[in-house]
Amino acid sequence: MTWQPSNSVEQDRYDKLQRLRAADINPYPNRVHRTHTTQEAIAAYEQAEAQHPDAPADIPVTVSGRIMRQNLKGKIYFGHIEDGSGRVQLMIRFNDIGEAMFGHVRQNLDLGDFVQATGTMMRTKMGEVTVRVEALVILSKALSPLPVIKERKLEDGTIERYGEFSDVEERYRQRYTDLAVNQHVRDVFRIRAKIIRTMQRFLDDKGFLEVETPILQPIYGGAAARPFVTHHNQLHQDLFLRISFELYLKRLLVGGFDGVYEIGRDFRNEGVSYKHNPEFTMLELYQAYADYHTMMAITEEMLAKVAQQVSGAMTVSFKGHEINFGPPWRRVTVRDLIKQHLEIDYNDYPTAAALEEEMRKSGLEVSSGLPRGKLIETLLEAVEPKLIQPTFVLDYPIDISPFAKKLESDPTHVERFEIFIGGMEIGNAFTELNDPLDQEARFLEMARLYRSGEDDATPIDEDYLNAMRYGMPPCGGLGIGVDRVVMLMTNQTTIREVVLFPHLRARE
RNA sequence: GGCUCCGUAGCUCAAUUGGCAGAGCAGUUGACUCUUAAUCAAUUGGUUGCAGGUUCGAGUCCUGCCGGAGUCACCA
Repeated sequence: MTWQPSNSVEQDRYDKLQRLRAADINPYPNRVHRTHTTQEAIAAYEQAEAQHPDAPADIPVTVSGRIMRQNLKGKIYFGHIEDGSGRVQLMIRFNDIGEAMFGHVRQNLDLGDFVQATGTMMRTKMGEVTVRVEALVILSKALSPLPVIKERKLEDGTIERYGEFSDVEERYRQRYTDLAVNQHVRDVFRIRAKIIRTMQRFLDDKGFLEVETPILQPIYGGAAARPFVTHHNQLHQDLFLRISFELYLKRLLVGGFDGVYEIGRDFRNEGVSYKHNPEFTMLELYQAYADYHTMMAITEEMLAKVAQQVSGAMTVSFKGHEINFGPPWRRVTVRDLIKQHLEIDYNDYPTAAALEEEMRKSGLEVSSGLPRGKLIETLLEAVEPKLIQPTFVLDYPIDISPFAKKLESDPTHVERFEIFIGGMEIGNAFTELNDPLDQEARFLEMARLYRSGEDDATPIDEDYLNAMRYGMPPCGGLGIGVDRVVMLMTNQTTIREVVLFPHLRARE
């Protein structure tokens, strides 16, 4: 089925396309001959103007971009084109380009078309640096209309926008349209790239090696989540999309790398929310000869650096809060935190049943029969929204932390912390368990505790145990949810605003 | 998955108690050779998310479905 215009606007544009073709103008030529970006053209003129204010030198330019505003005024046309660097105004006069070409400008140009303009830089009477066009080439004809958004610069420099493209569903389904007309959306993704690059540089400078590990895994593990399943046809093998990188990255420490990290996609087959997308970007790093204290130091230093890069300061505003990333961050144990906020000392309730009863008494809704570690996690989740400033929450119950080493002072707890900022969990880290026999026992205990119910136990990764038996150095490991960091740094309240193509249900 | 709210022109939104589906922008035609939310005049454009129902009459009320948002649940 070939495309048909679906409304009169598209029909008009299609007619224009045909008229251009009839006039022997290719609306989609192969070559572009740009000499300046729009901002380079403006800068070049301003420089010439600075040198000779009365008679600036001629600056011949060829610029290219998408028409974002146009205004035909009799025999003179003004329009703005936009490229990746910004916008510049074009002025096209009948006398400058002749009747035939002006006819096309008049009749066949639309908002959204890409054009190439050759001319000389000038400043209009209204004071705007502008390309006075001598030749115009159409680079790409747009058949569908972009949403029309008009902008006016107010005296204080802020930009007032008239018209919007704000339908959330359409913005996500047609992100290209969203990006094309919403500069502030593009800015979020520029910052996102900067955040990731800052993390990579930071870790590279610390001597970490960036690696890539399998996304398709025969056995999934390293986190608590349901996986997506797929199938390799030739091998007749079911494969899982990874839910974490953990077990592969630690194999690399066995292999002799002292420090590795990976930034990539995890997939979890669970509900979506303002902070959950089925696929999301994770940073995981592992460092030999280190522990969770080392991981806290790295986290503080790295995110402070990211904040600095993004905002030029240690503080970032998020949902009306000023969040200060300057180290050192608050450190508090899980137990103390829960005591402070909920007035429950879980050490007073040594069994799951006793703790569950006490939680009910305090008015918390708890599903019955949960293991004690899960109950403590539920208590922590009740406090989570109150943790706005960066906080390390330390020392978790062992039964929800199968990959972390026990505290030397308390074998029921492990050297683990989670990072909370802006009321969200941002990351998770441990002093990594490197005792292969303890690890095997933990796997078996997990399998026993979570055998029942639909959350079938994670399969035991025998090869991972095999690797550990060859000797794994003492190490610290850290995972950080990159999307959530981007939310914090760009003051976005939903993960969908920091993921270019968030998952949406298929439309009919 | 539960509950609440939302879906009207390409975009942003109106539409009284159930009573002729409208506006601005964009588009089209005309005027205008320094405009910039250009302006002025005229004008096109609708399966009101989909399918049923109630009614003389449904954008509006009812049922189901589709999609989205919020919230709760789920997320060892």
